[in-house]
Amino acid sequence: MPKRSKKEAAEGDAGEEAGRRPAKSSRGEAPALYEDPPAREVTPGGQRFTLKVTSWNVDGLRAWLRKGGLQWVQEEAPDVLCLQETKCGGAAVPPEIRGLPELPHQFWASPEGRPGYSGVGLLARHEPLSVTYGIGEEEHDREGRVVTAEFPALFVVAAYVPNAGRGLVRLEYRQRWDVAFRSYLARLDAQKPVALCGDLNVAHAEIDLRHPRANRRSAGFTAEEREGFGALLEAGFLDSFRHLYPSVPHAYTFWTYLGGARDRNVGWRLDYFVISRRLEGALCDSKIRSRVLGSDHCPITLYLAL
Amino acid sequence: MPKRSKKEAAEGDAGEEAGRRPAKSSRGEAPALYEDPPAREVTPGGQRFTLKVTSWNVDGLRAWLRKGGLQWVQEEAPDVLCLQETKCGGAAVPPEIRGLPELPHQFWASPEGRPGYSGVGLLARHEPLSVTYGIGEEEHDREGRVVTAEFPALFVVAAYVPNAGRGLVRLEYRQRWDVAFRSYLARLDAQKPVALCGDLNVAHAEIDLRHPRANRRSAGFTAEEREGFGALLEAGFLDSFRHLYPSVPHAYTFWTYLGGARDRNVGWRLDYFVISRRLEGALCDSKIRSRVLGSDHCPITLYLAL
DNA sequence: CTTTGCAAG
DNA sequence: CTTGTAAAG
Repeated sequence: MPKRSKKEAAEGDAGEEAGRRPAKSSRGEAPALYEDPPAREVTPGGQRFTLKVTSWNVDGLRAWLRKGGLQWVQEEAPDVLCLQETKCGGAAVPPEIRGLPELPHQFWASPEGRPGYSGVGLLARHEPLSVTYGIGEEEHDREGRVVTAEFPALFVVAAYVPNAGRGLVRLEYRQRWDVAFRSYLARLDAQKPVALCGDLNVAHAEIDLRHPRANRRSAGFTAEEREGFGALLEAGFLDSFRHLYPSVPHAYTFWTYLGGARDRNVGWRLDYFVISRRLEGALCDSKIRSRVLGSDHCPITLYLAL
Repeated sequence: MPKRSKKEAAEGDAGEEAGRRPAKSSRGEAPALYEDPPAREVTPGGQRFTLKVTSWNVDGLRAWLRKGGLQWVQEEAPDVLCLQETKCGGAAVPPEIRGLPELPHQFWASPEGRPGYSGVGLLARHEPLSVTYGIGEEEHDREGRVVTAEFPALFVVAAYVPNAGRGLVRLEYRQRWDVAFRSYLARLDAQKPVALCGDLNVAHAEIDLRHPRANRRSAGFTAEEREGFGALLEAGFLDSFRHLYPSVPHAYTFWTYLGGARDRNVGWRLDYFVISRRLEGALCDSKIRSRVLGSDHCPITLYLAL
């Protein structure tokens, strides 16, 4: 692992330094606990982190780049960067990103014949031992939703889970996905610890969205999707953020663009680092960079001491 | 006709007053003759104008409104306003326009099942005697291209002539249109004088576009379209601008958005006031407001002494 | 409300 | 290059 500069250590301020700190919420809802202070950069056992992973649903890589998202990433300086909803891949990835010197090992997945839809990227400082695309099931591997990179100590999985859609038109498909994806992750976990990073398109519990009552039958908060997430945890995984901050409310990673939801912190926690339970002792911190702009999601960052 | 205020009389400056005068062309190509001075507001016989008509291809009424096009129109203060490529009609016309006190009589045409395409509007200070839509032929009346208003002394026809398309895919249709439209105008002209106002989608002669050689087979400058325009003039009409300014070059009304064509005045004269020959004595001026921004076309204004 | 690709100009 | 659209979120 590379040495850390003083500036990199102060990653809690990165959003502010970039001048992209939005107007303070009039309700002051977004708590500072998990975003303001410097990271807890040690485990409870006192080990310093050795791996920093950032995940961000960019809602269109090219628009995100125009909005300065990449500058924030450079200040955050993660070892691995997982991007979701790139809405482009391969040749359409802008050269500023392709040529990033800090993250030279880049792997992009995008749908077959559907430009502008879905798409994920995994970018790494160090070359992975191996990289795979999809989850090994024909039905689920057509939409550019998963890239898995194997490193010496763990698998990093960048994922963009299918949205159940308006009117839940795709909820049934989503349930098939959840089963298949859980099985995929369990298979990986049988080999090596796993860090699943991404937009899982579900708010697990009532604490994870602003208006749980109103959203009982909304995509991302149906019983079906919540149970899918619960089943994943039961299969041997940990919701790293909630594990560290079991009762912090108003901690969201997504705010619809409609109606100024973000200014009022009317949001959802849809982005996660879900890690193998046996990584619990390696977990330093799991942070939500809720003030960082550039998308309808904010970035999140994981610190592990491996 | 209403009295003219001092400000209205100085319509040559309207674009400038609105603060929308663009940077001067580096080549200084746009001559001042037909745009800078106050209008010739009298006929050669010394009669003062009594009717002022402005025509503008707005390339999307709603975007044009956001860009401030309406303010310029209010300073120009025409008695009749003809708009082309509104890309909306009826209920989609913004209320700021629907409620214009100076032009309360409004008539909008738009295509059947094709929102966002074509569309023309005719707005008048005084109520017309009658208004008709289209040119009376089924094949040509599905795209919201023509509104005709009958006034005591003449017909005003607002028209957006079909573009022959990239690769001239619609040139054949355009030729059928030209025949039918000419016949329609001749029929009107048999009743009362006509002022045809609009985007005729043809540059008549080499003087009417910057690169005639390169555009011999481009939509808007094919022999077929040019001959169609010639046939219209032979049917008893006058190209009012060219009649008054027979040899003024670089007088354009359209510049493609591609490659900064407008800054270099690489344009086409596609917008016209074509009037019945017997209105020659009533013709005061025909002006091209080439510095007025808000669309890829500029507005044009006709002054008649009826 | 925003991104994308598309058709059209 | 810009408009408007649709699909998607």
